[in-house]
Amino acid sequence: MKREKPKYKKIVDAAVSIIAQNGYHQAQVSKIAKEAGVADGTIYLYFKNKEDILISVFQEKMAVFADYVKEILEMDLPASDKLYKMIENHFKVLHDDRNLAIVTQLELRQSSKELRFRINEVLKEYLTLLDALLREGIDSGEFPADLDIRLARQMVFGTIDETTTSWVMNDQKYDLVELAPRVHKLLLSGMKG
Amino acid sequence: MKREKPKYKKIVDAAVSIIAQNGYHQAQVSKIAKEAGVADGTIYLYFKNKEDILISVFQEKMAVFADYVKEILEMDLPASDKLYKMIENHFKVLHDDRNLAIVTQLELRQSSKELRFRINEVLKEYLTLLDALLREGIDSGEFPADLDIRLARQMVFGTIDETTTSWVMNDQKYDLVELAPRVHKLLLSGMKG
Amino acid sequence: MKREKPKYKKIVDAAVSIIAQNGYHQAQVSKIAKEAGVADGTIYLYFKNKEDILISVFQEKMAVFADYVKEILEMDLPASDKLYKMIENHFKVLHDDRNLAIVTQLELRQSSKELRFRINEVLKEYLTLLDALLREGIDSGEFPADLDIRLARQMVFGTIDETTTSWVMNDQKYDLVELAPRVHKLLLSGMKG
Amino acid sequence: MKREKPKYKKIVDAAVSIIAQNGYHQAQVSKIAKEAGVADGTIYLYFKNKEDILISVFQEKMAVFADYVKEILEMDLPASDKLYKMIENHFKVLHDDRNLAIVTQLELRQSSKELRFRINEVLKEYLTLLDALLREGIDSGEFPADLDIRLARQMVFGTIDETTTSWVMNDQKYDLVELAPRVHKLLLSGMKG
DNA sequence: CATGAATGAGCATTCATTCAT
DNA sequence: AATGAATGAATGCTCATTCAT
Repeated sequence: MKREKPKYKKIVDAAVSIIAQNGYHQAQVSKIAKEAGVADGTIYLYFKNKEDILISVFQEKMAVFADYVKEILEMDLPASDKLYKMIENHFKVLHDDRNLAIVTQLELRQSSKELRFRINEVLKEYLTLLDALLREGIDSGEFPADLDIRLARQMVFGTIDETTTSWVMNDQKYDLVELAPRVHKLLLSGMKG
Repeated sequence: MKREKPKYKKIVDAAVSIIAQNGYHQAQVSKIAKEAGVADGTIYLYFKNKEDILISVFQEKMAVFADYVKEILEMDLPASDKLYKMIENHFKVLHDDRNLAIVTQLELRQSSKELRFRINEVLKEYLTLLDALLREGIDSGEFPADLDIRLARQMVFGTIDETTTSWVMNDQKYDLVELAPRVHKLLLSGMKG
Repeated sequence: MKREKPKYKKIVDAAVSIIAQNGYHQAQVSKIAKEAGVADGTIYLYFKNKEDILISVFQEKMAVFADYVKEILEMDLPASDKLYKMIENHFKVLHDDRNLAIVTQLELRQSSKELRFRINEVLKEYLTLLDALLREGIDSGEFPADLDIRLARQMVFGTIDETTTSWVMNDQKYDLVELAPRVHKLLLSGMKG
Repeated sequence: MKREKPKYKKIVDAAVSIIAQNGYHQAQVSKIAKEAGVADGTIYLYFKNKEDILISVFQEKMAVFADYVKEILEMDLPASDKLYKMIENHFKVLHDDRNLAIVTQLELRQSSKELRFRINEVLKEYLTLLDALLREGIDSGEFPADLDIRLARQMVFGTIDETTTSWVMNDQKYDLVELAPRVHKLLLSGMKG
């Protein structure tokens, strides 16, 4: 499995670092290679092309979110509390890795339409888990039976995303995690109709 | 006033059309000029550079949203109804101009960070109007007095934006405007807490 | 005679001024037109093209040098004294019109090969007068009978030109005219063999 | 040391050839690359930009002049003979490489003011060596003790330069080297006062 | 596995000149 | 005579990818 090889990980981390520092359009393959301590050509032993590096960045990092949501789902808690934990975790991960926040909220969005479709596929797993959480709430009677899951998911994700982007654009100068309770309350009210 | 000259408008419209058809990175100035029926050099009599065209696209089109929200604000209606009209209008404008929807939701987001900061400034007017609407609802007692306006605005805009992007990414194959009542209900519940 | 019309002169003077201030490559026709207070198109009523303006600049200004040398030649003086007057005048004209010095010594030399050939033709009149002066000196016995006039002329003009260019390149910070006696002495010795 | 790599030399030689054939303004980077037998991009592995190629042309070729003058200075000869050898060498190098003569006397002079300042810095070494030669002549009593070295140097270089430019402009149709004795005699007389 | 020198396609912008008014 | 809006040709440089070693 190539993604377990040390150079694979080195290159992905170098990409996050270089993109966060220099911006998407200034993140040349040669810069990433240098940061990773490998030759330019070596990149192509691990990745098909530059786009493939960026998709991998997203996959690797999104996995962290998804894995935690999976854990949350298996806990013995009301759906509402699970939603809270999910929001808090989302904010916490990005708050703790500010380079990653810059990359996911700002830089990666200026990639090509094609890349963004690929990124969306990666996002889908996360969104599917969110759907599962919402369904759980409906089944348990916490959320209304007629809740439109797709719309609710778009509200939850849209709000989280907009909140995070806003925080990044304001130079991350306030505490994102502190917003979790209020965001949770807002979304919960939305859901409960 | 150069933005009233017919060529100015022609070029802006050509830009929307070319970007929607070819994507942001394939929207060369020469293509836009050809579509607008002017010489390449003529573009530079009306715009400082390529980025300036794109900012103008956004400004011109966003003005349509903002102007309508201004109208709405002056109507004699409960804040909740005004919010509904705003959502419906937002969906309607993008539903009726699908090229514009592609450009604002997908293509313009892959522009440089600098351009996106400029675009955000244009967005601010829209968001400020939204803030005014929310405040109105608080003052009238429709929305809770302790509503965090910034968060609420991020929820409203984030939900609308995510819903629209999702619709565009699904090839605009369902009716976006029909979603308005449900989105409105969701958001209203969120607000009311 | 078009060159007597006021706009003709205005444009030539504007060209000297704009080239001296902005440099040859930054002296666009539109800038010259603006400085001259006419429309861009008007330039083309008086000049065939941009190159024609520059040639005219040279012609108009070189005429001043040539006219004075003609006067000198008609004076009743030894050739050696005439040479002195010529050098002094050359230095004086450029010392008094520093913009002109910048234009002739630096800026106009970065014009195309073709333009420089045309400029050289204008120079030829000046050089022919210099030849006449040298011949006078030979005929009068002041200069050796076997003086190679072409070489001598190249020495005289080359020295004057190099001295002036050197002065311009040193930001005209010393007095060029004061060099005349020493330059004259040097050249005279050279001639006398 | 990149300037010893074969491609570096190939590109410099190609530049001289292309500029001589096509003129400065028609010497596109792609033409130079083709003549050198490398890809356009390869140029930029060896040179910072186009201007850097031109400066390098001058540096490489001027080094030949300077190196020979250094050799001359170390010979056991009167200053007058050294001056003769210097003039003869200058003429000989340009006589034998006519493309180089065209490039240095005509084409490179139409480069930007900035480039010409850079070129002048390269020239300075040559002129400094010439100053050393003149000083030697003064010390040995061959030249007058009150010789103004700066002026004398401007006379020597101005004359050589004007003679060469004149020869190039006349399509190099006579023998430049044959002029050496006469130019030497003229300059020597000038110096001796 | 790893290297890194070499490749070459692709594009925004300027500005001399024209010509309808 | 004078205007100035419109034209459109022309080019230096970057950087993702390859491949001989």
